[in-house]
Amino acid sequence: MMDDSSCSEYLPETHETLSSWGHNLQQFNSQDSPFVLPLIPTNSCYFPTWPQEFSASRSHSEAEKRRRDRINAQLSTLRKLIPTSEKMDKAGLLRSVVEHVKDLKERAKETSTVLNTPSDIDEVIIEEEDESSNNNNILVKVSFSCDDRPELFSELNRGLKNLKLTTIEANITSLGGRIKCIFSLQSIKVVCTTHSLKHSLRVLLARIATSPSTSNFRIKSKRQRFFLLAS
Amino acid sequence: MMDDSSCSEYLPETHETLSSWGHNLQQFNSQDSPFVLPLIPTNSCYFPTWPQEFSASRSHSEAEKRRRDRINAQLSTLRKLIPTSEKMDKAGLLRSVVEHVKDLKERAKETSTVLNTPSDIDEVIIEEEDESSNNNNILVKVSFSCDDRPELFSELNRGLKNLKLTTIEANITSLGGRIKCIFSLQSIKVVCTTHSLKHSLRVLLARIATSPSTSNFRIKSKRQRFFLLAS
DNA sequence: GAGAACACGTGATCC
DNA sequence: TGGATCACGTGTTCT
Repeated sequence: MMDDSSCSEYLPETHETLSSWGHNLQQFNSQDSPFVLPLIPTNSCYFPTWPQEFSASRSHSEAEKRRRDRINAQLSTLRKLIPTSEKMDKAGLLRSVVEHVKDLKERAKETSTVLNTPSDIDEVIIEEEDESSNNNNILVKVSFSCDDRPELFSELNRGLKNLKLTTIEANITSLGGRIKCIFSLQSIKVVCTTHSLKHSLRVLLARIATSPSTSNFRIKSKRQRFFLLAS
Repeated sequence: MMDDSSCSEYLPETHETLSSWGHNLQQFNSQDSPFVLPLIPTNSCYFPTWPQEFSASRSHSEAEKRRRDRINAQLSTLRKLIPTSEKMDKAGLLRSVVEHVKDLKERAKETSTVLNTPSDIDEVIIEEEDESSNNNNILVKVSFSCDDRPELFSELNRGLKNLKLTTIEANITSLGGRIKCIFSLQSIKVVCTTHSLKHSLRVLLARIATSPSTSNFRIKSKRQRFFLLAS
């Protein structure tokens, strides 16, 4: 990587390169005051160790320049993402970035509380509904979020069928590569206990949520969605 | 603001303050190499101009420190907003901020296209519907977004009543301090022409959108929402 | 020691 | 002009 930092190449080829090698060197240039000889600071570079020191210093400053460039590159893409931040300084730009992230997070949260928006984390919520009112049936309400894929729905139906469950009501929302299903499911009590039913459902849904897609379907947004809407 | 940069106060009180005044000065400290006298660079500070130069340099470095601190403060609040960015360097943190802003914007856009979500910019869209099928009536569909406030709805009703408009269908969504109304409105042709009706509607809605709240209602989020969902 | 990351003071530039 | 902002090279620290 730093193959051009060898001792034989420590001399700058052009004035431009030289002038970019530090104002401290320029500051002591004898042209500025011919009667004042530059003194070498104790732990700085004098002749016998110049090449090494010089190339070390050069690689240091070059690495630092690369680091600055990486940071500034991200800052300029951020500037493109935030309207009205054209002529802001760095601190101002970052301040409005903070505002926007907060704002967008809050709006995502508001939207998800009002509407049936898929959450960013896989979740399975199972609650049984007024068991006392009906002696023969178990009625459970299931809320289920995971990554969406084409086979998911048929797998879900097959699994529910295997568990001898009847779908009373279903509300399915697919948004941004995520899916959220809210089911009202019914089971005959003699088939299984409420406890075992819940357990079977949980296993089924966990398997469906974590199993990879068997089709060559590519999820729309591969970016990791790790904003927890609840936070 | 810089009242402590006067010439009479250019001497540091403590070693801590001194040590923060630049490594160049320390580097030429006679303790380091007693036989090498520090030479003064041409345009640097020597005695007659020391106080001025010294305080100028000091205010410069202090201003620069304040600037760095402002930037770093924003960076650390950003770090709190982005999970899993605890141990990232600055460039990495900014890269994931870019990712998140892109992601959140895309999700806001997805949500708004699927659902009747209020847009961030005030907008009035009026289109007439199949005028030919009904000779006596003008049927217009109105989409309208603006800041929400308690009096808005009654103002809207009063305005529509004044225009002799009948509401056939209405879909109102209020979310995050913004409101979006979709109306299907009907008018008798003899009352006015389609053109003048559209004009009157546009004036009415523009007035309602821009008029300040007469109640002491405070909008929930005072942050300016200038993300254009369409972009 | 080599490399990466940070804070610092400084010259340049723009109002 | 002085105040603010930026890029730069450097000292320091951690791994």
